[in-house]
Amino acid sequence: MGRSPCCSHDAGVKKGPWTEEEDKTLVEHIQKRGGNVGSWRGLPKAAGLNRCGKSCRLRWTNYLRPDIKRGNFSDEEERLIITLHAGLGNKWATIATHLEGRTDNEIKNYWNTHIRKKLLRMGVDPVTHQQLPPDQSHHHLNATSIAHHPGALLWAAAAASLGSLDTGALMQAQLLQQLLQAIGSNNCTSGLIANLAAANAMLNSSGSMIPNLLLDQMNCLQPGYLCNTSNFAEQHVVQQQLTNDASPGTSSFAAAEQADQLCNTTASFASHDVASAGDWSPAQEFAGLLEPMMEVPDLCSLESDSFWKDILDDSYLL
DNA sequence: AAATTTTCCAACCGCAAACCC
DNA sequence: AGGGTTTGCGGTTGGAAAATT
Repeated sequence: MGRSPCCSHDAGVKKGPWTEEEDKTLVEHIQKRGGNVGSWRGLPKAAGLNRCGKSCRLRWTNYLRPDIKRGNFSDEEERLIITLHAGLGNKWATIATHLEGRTDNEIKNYWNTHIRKKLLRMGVDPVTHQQLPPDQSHHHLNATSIAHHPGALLWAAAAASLGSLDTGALMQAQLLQQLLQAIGSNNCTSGLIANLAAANAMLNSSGSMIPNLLLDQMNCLQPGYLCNTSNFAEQHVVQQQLTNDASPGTSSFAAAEQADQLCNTTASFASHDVASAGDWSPAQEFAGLLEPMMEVPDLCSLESDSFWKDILDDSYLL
């Protein structure tokens, strides 16, 4: 495998940022050929550019191509990147094929500057998508930190579950998030029960496992309704994109195990740090919260997701 | 307002796969 | 088959812009 002659060794070849004039020259040259570049190596000379072919190719594919989408990444794109990264790793080019108009370079940059930092802030390893050990995590998942930063648990669970692209596990994370809010406050978010029901319906329909602790609590609150998928399905459409996208053969066992561990953390938190403080019973609190159905978002999202952001903001104020 | 630090992203570099002869 | 060339990819960097002190 011979090494490619590095154009950077070419004397006098310009490097660095492209000027408008150079861009124009390159675009016109390629358009004149109907978008058919031919040889990148020979292009600079043919187009009259004092650049190496490699630089021209990069400029075209990452910036000048007419089908490139500009602007901020949407929540949907962000979610898709995380999902794909969990399954593919740093295969930026492959990930880019799933996001129309986005280049591998742009996605890589966005990952490194935004998503990676968000995951780290939440105590999630951006490489493995697993919860970081407490000594490496900015948010230790103990009772105290969970009480102050409930989003950390949601993130940890969501990221862990993304590792196997399991929708059910994602819903588990959302369940845990809502349970935490209920446990952590006597003034819980309205519609909790409806959301628990929705999540449970989703879990039942996807055939995913649900931690026994949660199931017991939910059934004790509203037996009959909570396990009735059709009640929820009549009123809501649940997106199953991740399930559809999941690569065949991936197991949900690891993710379920992670969620169960987190669930145990929740249970421990409830029994030691809150329940012991008084006679308050989570179950009684849930029962008092029966509200009309509210729409539950399809899947866990990032901080920019207004639904979860609002809920988390509320919880911080409590 | 100026200096310093941090963030962001376009572009570069080198490796390796793919291609060509 | 094998060696040279081209292309594609992923990691990294440099510097402009923004934020902070």
